[in-house]
Amino acid sequence: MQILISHRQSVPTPWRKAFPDGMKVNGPTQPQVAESRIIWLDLSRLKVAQRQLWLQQALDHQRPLVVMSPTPSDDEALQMLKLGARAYCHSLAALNQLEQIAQVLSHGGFWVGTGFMQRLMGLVASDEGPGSLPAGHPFLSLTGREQSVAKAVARGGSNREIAQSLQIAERTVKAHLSSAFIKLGVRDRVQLALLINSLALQPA
Amino acid sequence: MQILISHRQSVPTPWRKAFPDGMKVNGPTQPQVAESRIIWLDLSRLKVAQRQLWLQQALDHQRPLVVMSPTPSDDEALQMLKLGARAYCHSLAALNQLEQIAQVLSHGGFWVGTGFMQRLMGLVASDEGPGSLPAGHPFLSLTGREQSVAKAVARGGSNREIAQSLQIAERTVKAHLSSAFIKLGVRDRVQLALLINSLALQPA
DNA sequence: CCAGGCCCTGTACCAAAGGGCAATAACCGG
DNA sequence: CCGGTTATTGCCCTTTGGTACAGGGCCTGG
Repeated sequence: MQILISHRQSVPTPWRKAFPDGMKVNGPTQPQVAESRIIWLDLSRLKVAQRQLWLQQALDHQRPLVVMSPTPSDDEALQMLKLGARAYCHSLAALNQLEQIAQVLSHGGFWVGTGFMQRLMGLVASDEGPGSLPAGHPFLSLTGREQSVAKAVARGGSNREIAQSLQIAERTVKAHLSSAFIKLGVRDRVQLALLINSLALQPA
Repeated sequence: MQILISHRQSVPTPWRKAFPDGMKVNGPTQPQVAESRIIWLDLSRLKVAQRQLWLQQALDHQRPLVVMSPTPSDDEALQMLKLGARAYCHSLAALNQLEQIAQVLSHGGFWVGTGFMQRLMGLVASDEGPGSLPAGHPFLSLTGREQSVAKAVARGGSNREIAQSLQIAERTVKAHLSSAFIKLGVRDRVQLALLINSLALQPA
């Protein structure tokens, strides 16, 4: 069953058609909300200050949340998704879009509009070419074994675990790590892990 | 009709079940590809050098393109999506995931895995204010001081440095950290750093 | 007022990480 | 065959990290 939280007087037609047995409630704290498989939060007629509160309360039910905005924007989408929403669309989104969103969210996915997705891609893709690793990146200066060990550290492994998984002595792991620290100019395994994990997906 | 471009000898079972009338071809230049509504490109058994070429050729058909990788990674996903793919999934993705992808792409959308999406969100969210964490994020269960210390660790700081910057004893830093480890269910500072930076922890 | 949370710190101890020194071994181009 | 790189490991040491135990003070809601 679908629950729509909205301040509108009536349920938008597309939504009613998509979910004939859906129910509209007037606030995120209504008891029926807990029954919902997916929660639809309509921001129409909501003051800005109230949006945040309702969103939080809606999220507290631990259900996939769709935010519907009467005036969608990329920035608002980003904000809502950051706060925990799983989808963001227009308050009057078309029938088949609503169905698709329900489908995707019921399987644990995210849904965002094409335009927003493209902007997202643009943000993270901006500084790189086709190859995922910058040509002269220091990580490539590591030897094969050093890279193996470094990657394992970047996944949170301890020296002992790495030694076992690579079938070598713990001392050898330390040796490779020491060498990697020097080559990459870092101090310890934490900095190494951070460095390696920001390789291909640089935020800024 | 669905077209799968693949070097495999046989069509993966999930794909065959999802698209019983789908057809497999051995390369992106086969004439049948032009007939497809969605093009599925399987990278299995393809040399790295060949991937790029095939992808470009497949994209030339001006159809939504799904890239299927035998060894998916966030980095590869980003690369493929940047080049123009509309979806990225495992070569042996489950039946219902394939159906969902077809659904979304046929309506002009993008499809990416939940993990990748979350990482993408994390990246673009990183330059925003601190009050932007997903609701229910374990990080929020930390007390104020614990959060400060944890953030410093996530930037690669040592206990001594953190103590100095927060003007407290090193012992206190350790206390906050121990508490954070328990609350977040991690073992040490490396895993803490990875968790806070929204990176996946892999056991092996 | 008191319980309980948060913040702070001390002593002590143990485990893990990191590094210096040294050695063996495989491999590879000249 | 030799020098250079890589991979491996041992012994031993220091530093750092993490925890156990034991408090202190501050503040807030019941």
